[in-house]
Amino acid sequence: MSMVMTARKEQILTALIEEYIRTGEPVGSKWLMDKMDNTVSSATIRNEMADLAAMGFLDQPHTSAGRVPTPQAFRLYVDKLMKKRKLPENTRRYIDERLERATDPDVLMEEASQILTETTGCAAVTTTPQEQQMLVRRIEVMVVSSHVVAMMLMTGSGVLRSRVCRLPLPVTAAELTEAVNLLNENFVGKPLSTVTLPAVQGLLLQLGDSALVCAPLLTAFHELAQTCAEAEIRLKGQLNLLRSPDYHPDSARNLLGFLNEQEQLGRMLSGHTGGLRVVLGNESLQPELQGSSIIVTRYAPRNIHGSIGLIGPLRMDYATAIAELEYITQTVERILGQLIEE
Amino acid sequence: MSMVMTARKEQILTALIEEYIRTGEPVGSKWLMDKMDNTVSSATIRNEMADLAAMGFLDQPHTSAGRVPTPQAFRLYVDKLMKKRKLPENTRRYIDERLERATDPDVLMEEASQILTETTGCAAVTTTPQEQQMLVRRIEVMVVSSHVVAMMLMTGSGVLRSRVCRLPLPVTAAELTEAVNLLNENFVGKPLSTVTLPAVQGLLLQLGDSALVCAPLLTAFHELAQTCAEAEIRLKGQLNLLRSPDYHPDSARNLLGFLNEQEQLGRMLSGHTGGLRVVLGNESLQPELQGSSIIVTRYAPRNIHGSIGLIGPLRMDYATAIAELEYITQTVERILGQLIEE
DNA sequence: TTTTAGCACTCTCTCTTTTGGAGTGCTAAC
DNA sequence: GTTAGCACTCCAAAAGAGAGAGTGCTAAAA
Repeated sequence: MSMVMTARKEQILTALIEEYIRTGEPVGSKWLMDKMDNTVSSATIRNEMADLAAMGFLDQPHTSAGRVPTPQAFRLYVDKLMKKRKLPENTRRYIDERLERATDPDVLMEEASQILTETTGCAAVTTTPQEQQMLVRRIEVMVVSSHVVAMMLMTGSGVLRSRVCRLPLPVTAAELTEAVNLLNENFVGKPLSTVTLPAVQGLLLQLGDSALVCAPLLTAFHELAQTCAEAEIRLKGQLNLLRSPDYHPDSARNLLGFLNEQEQLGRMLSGHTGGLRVVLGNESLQPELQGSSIIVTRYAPRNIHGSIGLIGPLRMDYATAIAELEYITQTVERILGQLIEE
Repeated sequence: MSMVMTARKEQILTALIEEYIRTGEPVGSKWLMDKMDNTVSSATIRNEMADLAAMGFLDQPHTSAGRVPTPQAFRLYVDKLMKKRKLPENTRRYIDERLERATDPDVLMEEASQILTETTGCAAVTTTPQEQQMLVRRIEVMVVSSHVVAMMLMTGSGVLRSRVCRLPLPVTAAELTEAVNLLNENFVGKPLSTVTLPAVQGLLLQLGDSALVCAPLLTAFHELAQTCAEAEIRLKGQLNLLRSPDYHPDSARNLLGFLNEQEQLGRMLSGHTGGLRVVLGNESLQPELQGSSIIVTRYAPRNIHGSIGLIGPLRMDYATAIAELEYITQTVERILGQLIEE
């Protein structure tokens, strides 16, 4: 018995993992023998499998069943064994076409996650683009009625958020434009982080008579700035996870429950520096993620950035999923670059 | 054997249905005897149950099991047997407080469905308010960059939608205001239905030199009007359906798949005139809805309207769900009235 | 005429037992 | 180092055995 990895061991392990990914069933020595065109006997393969098991890459559900890859094996597969796939040309074109239709960052990300869920059979998460220094680009209001106004805020990266604000007293158009001009003068071009509650309330003094009327407007502006500063996290394709036979109904429910908690998801996506990262279930601290794995990439054209992630069962088709995710990330990056440049 | 409904039969049927709703298990004659304080023997109850079965209200999974209510029994229960419950005072206050925080129709409906999912354990759907004659209240644009503008449209009922629009050529502020003024002059106060593509493109001629630059702006406006005209349908609490033991994992998946198709949901909610309607699974034509039932109400303060619906297993706690839904509908109606009046 | 007690009967659910098969581990020969 | 052969292990599906819950029916009681 040798505990050293050889080319043949890798070959066997790769074939085993890929078959396991395909069927979800333990793989036996006889099947592997066929797969390798009978160049070696099943007994030899059994010996190799015994080695691989001793090395921690294989597990067996019970004494007389085939072997199943361990998380460690998946790790090796993702890092080394798997041969990267390239998306076929027509798939790439299809993705390009769908994404190029997007007119603003929000719908771009929406569409990106939609495509991912459709093609990979996983759930997808995306965050809307964030800037390191998120700047206020423009503030606008719109009168709804004497007591109600709508306020809109656009950031440097083109994210637009709106909010309706109820006023206790009727407001005149003049008062409103005065307040809005004041906000624009003070905050346009400044980072969102400067829109603190004290900073906003400090402006009340400069409003003179209309201060009383416009006070709610200012706090509404502050709240609006907050929602702009937070990345919006969008989860799609939850149904895909239910479709997978790998999840026990209960654990699927737990997983979905976990994914629906925004903060949790946010924490999961954040904190990675770039490139593609694959986190296998066992490597995560979250008990809900044990049976799953997560692939995250970061898109970052210029000074803005965000994340795209895929969540699926441990036994997912990594080669395809990664190819898909990488191409989409790259395309999102390109289009986002165009969107903010123009 | 008499096939006529008597007070005692109703009493037995009611008790049986409520117990079945509570436990999901077939109910036997002995349990019912206890429930009726032993005023009659189990044999008598068996006789009555045999009658009720002959009348089509009861079913038995197999010869020697207790009885289970048929869909027809649920129908009778909802229409006649069930005694309407009133929400306790503190629950009402809780709902009031949460809904009164809403500042615009969108978040109001969002919050309403959230509350419903939390308290009833069902999934909830809501549509954003629609008007019979949805009017354009105001159009506004915001410059993002030389090639990109954001356009916003507010309707009479305070629904605000925005869209980013990419222009092929750089646009000047003057051209932009001209185009927006033109749109405002022509459409403010008019029904959204008048914003047809020909009507919008007809304005191009009046734009003179800037027609070429602003053309995309006009079609964007048309598309924006479309999205305003369509009710936005929001589904919440899908996880609740998974939690219910009544659904076979597969059928739950089918149901969720169905509910996630916007158009389907829309059709399901629309087409009722008012008041509260309960559609039991078997009464629906959709195969996916067989095991479920749906409770829909309509809110309609003044000339706007929309729907709120609950979706749960056939075996749901109708008394509570209906009380909850009615109170929320009524509260939404009240607050929505305030929102558009002020 | 309605209600009740009594009892045989039916069907499911659970627990065991059986059996077939797939796959391994080991040994000895190549 | 590789292979054939074979005993062994363990699961999974099928088959069987009780136990229990609940009914339907009949005949007596109210």
